[in-house]
Amino acid sequence: MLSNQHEKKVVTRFPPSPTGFLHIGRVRTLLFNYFFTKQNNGKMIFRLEDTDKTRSKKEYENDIIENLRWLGVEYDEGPFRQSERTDIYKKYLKQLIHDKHAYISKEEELESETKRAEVIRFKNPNKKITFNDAVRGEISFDTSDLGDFVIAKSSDEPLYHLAVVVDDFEMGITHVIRGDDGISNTPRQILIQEAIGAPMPTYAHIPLILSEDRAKLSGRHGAVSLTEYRNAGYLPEAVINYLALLGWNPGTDQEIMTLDEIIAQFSLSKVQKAGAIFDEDKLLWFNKEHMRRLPNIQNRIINEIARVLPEINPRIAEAMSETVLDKICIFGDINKMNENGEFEYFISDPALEKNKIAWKNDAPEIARKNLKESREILSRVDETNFNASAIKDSLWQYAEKAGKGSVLWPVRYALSGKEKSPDPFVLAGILGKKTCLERIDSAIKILTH
RNA sequence: GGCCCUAUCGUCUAACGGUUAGGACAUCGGCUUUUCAAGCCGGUAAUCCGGGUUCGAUUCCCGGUAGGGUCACCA
Repeated sequence: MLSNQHEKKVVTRFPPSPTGFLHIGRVRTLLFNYFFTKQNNGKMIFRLEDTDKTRSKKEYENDIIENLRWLGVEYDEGPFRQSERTDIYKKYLKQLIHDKHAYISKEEELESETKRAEVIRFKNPNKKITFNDAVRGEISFDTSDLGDFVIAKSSDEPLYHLAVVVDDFEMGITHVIRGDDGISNTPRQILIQEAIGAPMPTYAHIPLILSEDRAKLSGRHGAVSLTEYRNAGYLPEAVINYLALLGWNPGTDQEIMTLDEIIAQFSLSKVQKAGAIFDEDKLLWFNKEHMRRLPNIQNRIINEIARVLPEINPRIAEAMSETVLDKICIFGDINKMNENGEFEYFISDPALEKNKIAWKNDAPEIARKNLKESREILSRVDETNFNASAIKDSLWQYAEKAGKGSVLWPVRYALSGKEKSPDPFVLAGILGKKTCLERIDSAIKILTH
């Protein structure tokens, strides 16, 4: 039996053009390339397609590189820049013209001023092209409706199709995994491959990511660049996991997966054929799940709290980290909670409104009595052991007897001054015995006057 | 419009001819330490339409419809 040694090593590519911030759709294509490459022990080549000199910007190039680093996706070679490879394209162009596969075309009618009077066109053999796509199966085209397309503006200004085919050939690319929108480019590229004597790589066209209205994902419907998600506080693990499952699935019910698990199970044949709508709610859910699995999650929450709320007591920040984790999906939510005033009662004593202290239809007298009794019970809890479960143990029996709402609501409100907050036990545990008793005293005092 | 591609709950998807069409997100309801949140339990919800093939089609074939992509001297 033939061993794998006889098979060609898998070589893939990540070829963004630095003409904009790294788009979430491109990220998914990158990821699929990465999964496939790693699974096959292949190598991935990073190539910047910057032949369009006017639209390519260094800023975008840096954005792409930073995002790659943030995702933790490593490439094996590159970055190569097409703008630095014109000599190579020139050589092929010359050969193509020599072989009569291309010719210098005198353009008769110039539709615009920017158009050249002379360009290099590919001599289309007008034939039927068929290729076997790894996700879609057989696809065929008749190239005669493509005409003699332009492959270079001049001998040292190659255009996309030429540069791609030459690079893929020179770099030994075995698998071209790209977006769906590349399908109609494929026949042109195969024609050029045949003309320069390059082998045809395996193609895999993956479906596009769509926005809610089913159009190609664009900036009109919220964030589309990876940088925006990164800045919002999403985790790379979550972005990778969500994007992996958007258009692919392992065929099991498992959804939360690590990168290694995805790589182990990935398969092009299980890639979906139809486009998929990007659902931010589900991404949020993935982020929440991955966040909870982070080994150092508590420290990261504490750091984020301290960043958003520099004046907070470090002891409180630590104590509240657990309840904060319960309420957030992304780190950015901590900032939102703060802006919504959800941390006010951890910073300073709340201003209480007298008519909100008593539970529902309870008379103020009942609230006052219950607060006094609760205070008495809490004062007996050991200060060094003043945590949620100990507090609950001490207060619970009384609360059941006197009415849970009647006891617990006034205590919770006295501690937070808010209609909504974590439960009184958790709150008391975070605030500590001293603050807790003081705040109950103030509530009692307000009810007394 | 030409060419190409696609079609299962609102969304992401499973079911490689025989299932009460499964899971997840969202949504709704319930439960728990009667506010939130989280958690747990449960509900609603889908095979685009029409023809074939077959004992039997979500699944295979054809047609329609709808959606998307692409038709640059952009990539």
